[in-house]
Amino acid sequence: MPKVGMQPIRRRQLIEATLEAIDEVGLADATIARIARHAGVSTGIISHYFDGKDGLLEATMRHILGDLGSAVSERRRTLGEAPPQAHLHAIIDGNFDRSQTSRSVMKTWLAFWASSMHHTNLQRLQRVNDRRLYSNLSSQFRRVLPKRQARDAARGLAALIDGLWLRGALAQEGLDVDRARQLAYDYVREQLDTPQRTQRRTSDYA
Amino acid sequence: MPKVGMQPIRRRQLIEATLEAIDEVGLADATIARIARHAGVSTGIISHYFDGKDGLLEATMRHILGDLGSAVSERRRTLGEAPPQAHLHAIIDGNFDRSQTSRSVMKTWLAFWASSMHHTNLQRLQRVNDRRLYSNLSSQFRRVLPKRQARDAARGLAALIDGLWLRGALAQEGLDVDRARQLAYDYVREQLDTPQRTQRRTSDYA
DNA sequence: ATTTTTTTATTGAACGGTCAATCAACAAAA
DNA sequence: TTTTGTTGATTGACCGTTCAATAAAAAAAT
Repeated sequence: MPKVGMQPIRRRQLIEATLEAIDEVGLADATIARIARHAGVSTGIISHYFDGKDGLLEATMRHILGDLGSAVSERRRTLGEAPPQAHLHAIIDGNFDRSQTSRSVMKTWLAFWASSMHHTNLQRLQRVNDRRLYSNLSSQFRRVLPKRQARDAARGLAALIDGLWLRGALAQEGLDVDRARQLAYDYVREQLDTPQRTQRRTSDYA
Repeated sequence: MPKVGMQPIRRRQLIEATLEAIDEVGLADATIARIARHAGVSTGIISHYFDGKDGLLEATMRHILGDLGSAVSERRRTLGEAPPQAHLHAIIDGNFDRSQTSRSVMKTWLAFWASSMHHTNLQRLQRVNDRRLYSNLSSQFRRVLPKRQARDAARGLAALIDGLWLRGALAQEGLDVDRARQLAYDYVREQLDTPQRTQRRTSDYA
């Protein structure tokens, strides 16, 4: 069996197995024994290729983040100077790409979010991602909106995307991708169409 | 030390200690030894009052859900026939109540969300809550919007609330409650102001 | 009022079980 | 023969639960 050049194969295999295990029993019960079984290998392999369980989990998160990055940039690649709306739609579509909306990936995302509160490695990865989403959105809105309004629109849209995604992950019936994208598109349109409002500061109307 | 009528005191104590432990090290490392230490009692007490760790965790989630329910209904109690906007703002404010926006509670919510994917007890509690939020929002929007539009507005606002809340939990700088509420208010206003649009179905514009 | 009994509250050591990591041994290709 | 890949039993650490023992208050009996 043992050939040369197994490393990339095994790594992909084990990351996939990790997603399956988390989908099956959750991160808390995704033991290395279970993950190894999913991949059809022995437990020792994990330490061999990932320096232990933590390394595998971090690699799994990096893998998902990589897919997300690709999904977004592929869609934006050909857009060039297209209007902000086109870029914003592409970012939305990328975030609701098939690679991000499978049950196992959504469950894993959720688990990593919770973990990232206490593991600085995961926290770093997650924050880079959050900021990238916000800054991408923000710079597109900025092309047609004044600074403060662009900032708020970006914050709102980022929250809306994550929220739709989160509620889809938790819902019994799963995430309805088309409907979610539509709601996000609507938000974009309203932000772009709404006439410049008078500046508001954090107010206290109840 | 032992007096009569300790049960409610200890239960509150242990739930509070659970929140502190989760805030400190996360759900995964919130051992009963650590929780007991936070509460200043021995480990045995937990099984005595909660029938084991799972019981304590479920009680903790129920406690947070109870606070959320109170926060919302207190704000709506006096509103009666007030316009939908007032009710919607009250629901928003309730969801961003102080009891729901402390660091320990936000971390705990996040941990429970992830857990609820695999523990049917927590899943049930979480779904009841999700549906309540959606149906409260939906019935208010329904007072002034046609069915489909009301449904979409409710879905969007629910997602926006959860998303703002989620991003606040994950962000380094924490949740800016005033700003979050403002963004949610804006969404409400846009949904209520926007002239009745032509009906759209799930479309495929890219 | 005093003693005895019962009830309620609490402790923490001991137990059984699980898990991640290690590493000596093995196998097949180079 | 060397390198690369793989195994899986062993090990040490840790965790939740249990339960016999203890202590103090409350209730009952004297």
